[in-house]
Order: sequence, then structure tokens, then C-alpha cells
Amino acid sequence: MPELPEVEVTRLSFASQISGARILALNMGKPLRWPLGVAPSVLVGQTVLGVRRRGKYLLLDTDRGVLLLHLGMSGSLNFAPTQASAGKHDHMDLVTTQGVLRLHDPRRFGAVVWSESENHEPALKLLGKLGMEPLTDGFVLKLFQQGLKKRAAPIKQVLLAGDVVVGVGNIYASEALFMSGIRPTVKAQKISGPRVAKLHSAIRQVLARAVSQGGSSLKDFVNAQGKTGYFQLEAAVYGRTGLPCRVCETPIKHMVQGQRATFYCPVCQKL
DNA sequence: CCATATACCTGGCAGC
DNA sequence: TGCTGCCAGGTATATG
Repeated sequence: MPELPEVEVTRLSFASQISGARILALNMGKPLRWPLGVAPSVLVGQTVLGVRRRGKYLLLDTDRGVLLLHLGMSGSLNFAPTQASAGKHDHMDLVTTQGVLRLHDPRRFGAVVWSESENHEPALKLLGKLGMEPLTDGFVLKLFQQGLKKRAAPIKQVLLAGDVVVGVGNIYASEALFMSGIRPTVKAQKISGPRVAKLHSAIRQVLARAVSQGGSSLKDFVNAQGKTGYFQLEAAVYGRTGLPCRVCETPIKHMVQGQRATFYCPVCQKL
């Protein structure tokens, strides 16, 4: 479910409410992708200073470190005034003086990891190689071009790798490539300057628009308040195999790249 | 250094 | 209704 927009929408939906809260308890359920790294009781008594996002990770800053949260493929967060009874797939409750932050994650590819700081081991390892943030001024066209120049892999896979630019997941990679008229199979380094500029702007556009619309995944995305996205952002190509391209009516094609589904219009995306 | 395959885990759905 | 096989929004890790 979560690509950058969904993670950002989730962050926005509970950051201000949890900020300033004192942690009363941390209850972990079934194992997630990685262990927390410390005894949950270490968190008790800490104060939540705020919530940031880096790529698809949420960073819950406290006065003594940072709690890294990742939603994996199927995770979602809920922030509620009181602690409801936990369901089968609820694997973390962070109980605070201002509410309970709960992680719901059926597949358990998500993670909750404690790090003493952003520059200490767990955080450094997880965040250290991440690429540019697409929705900040740090996403400089020239740097993006330089990043792509080094890569012989197909552009779709370079986008997903997250070491050049973060936050573009499987849905938005296909969408951004459609918007910029680029074939997903083209080697990243072979894309012309003007095309890279188009892609750069398409990535910003598609992600920013999805954030402003409250998250736009195709399925049941809900923010931490339980509100759904508006789903106004209709996919141009993702999941539309065989359906007419919204621009030229040509049937949308499907292919597999790096064991992931890719969708594109063979006419609108020539190179 | 880079590119690609693999693993993790559960639920939903199409097809029989 | 039940079973089987396939698919799913991510990414660290191993392997070439």
C-alpha cells in the first residue's frame, strides 16, 4: 500500500497529535522484519518531539533517540485516543499520554526499529544509502541526471532502487514514466537531457498530487485517522493492462521487470 | 561498483 | 464450499 504519498499522508495525519506526548508503553506483537533492537521498556518515559519522513521511513524523534517505522507492503498506522483491543494483524502499540499509535501489518514486512540517533547503527544502515527526497529542493535536476548517468539498468528499476531518488514505488514509477513518455526498459544512462528533465518534473508532480489528495493507492489506503484517500488520482497505466491509453487509446501493455509488474503505453512511451 | 535474484509473510482472488 | 496457484504497494541481502 504505501509509497511515498501514503507514508507522507500518514505522517501528516498524526504528527501534530503525537508531538509532545510522553511514552507510557511499547507493546510489540508478532515479529516484524527486524527486531526493535532494545527492550521496549527503554522507550517508556521518553517524550515524542515530532515525526519526520525519509523516503518511505517514518522517524519518530524522541528526546533520547529515534524510532524508525516502515510500513512494508501492507502496513498502516492508526492513531487513536484510547487503546482498542488488538486484532490479529496489529503488531505494535505505542501507548502515549496523547493517544495510541498502532501498526497494522498483515504481511509483516514492516519494521519498528530503535536507534539512539540518526547517526547511530540501525538508522545509519537503513537510511544511509537513500537517494534524494523528490519533494524537496534537494531534488536537483543536475544531480538527478548525474545519478542516472551511472546506471545501465532499466530506468524503472533504477527508480525503484531508491538510491538515486526515494519514494517512487511500483505504482508511481509506471505513472511517472508514462507522464514523461519514457519506455520503462530504457537504460537510465541513455535517456536524453530533456527527457530526464521531464521525468524529474513528472516524479514531483505525481507524488505531490497524490499527497495533496490524501494518498491515492488503488486499494484501501487509510491514514492514521482512519480516513481514506480520495482516489481522485486515476492511474494512467498501472493495472490497466489491455485497457485503452487515456491519451491515444492504444491498449496498455504489461511486462515484468525485476519480478515486478510494469505497465506502459507502447505508443506514448517510445523513448 | 553494479545488476539481478531471493527471501520475508499473509490475504484475496480467479479458476477448477 | 474448498482447494490451488498466482498476485500484491518494499527492500536488505546474497550472488553473479
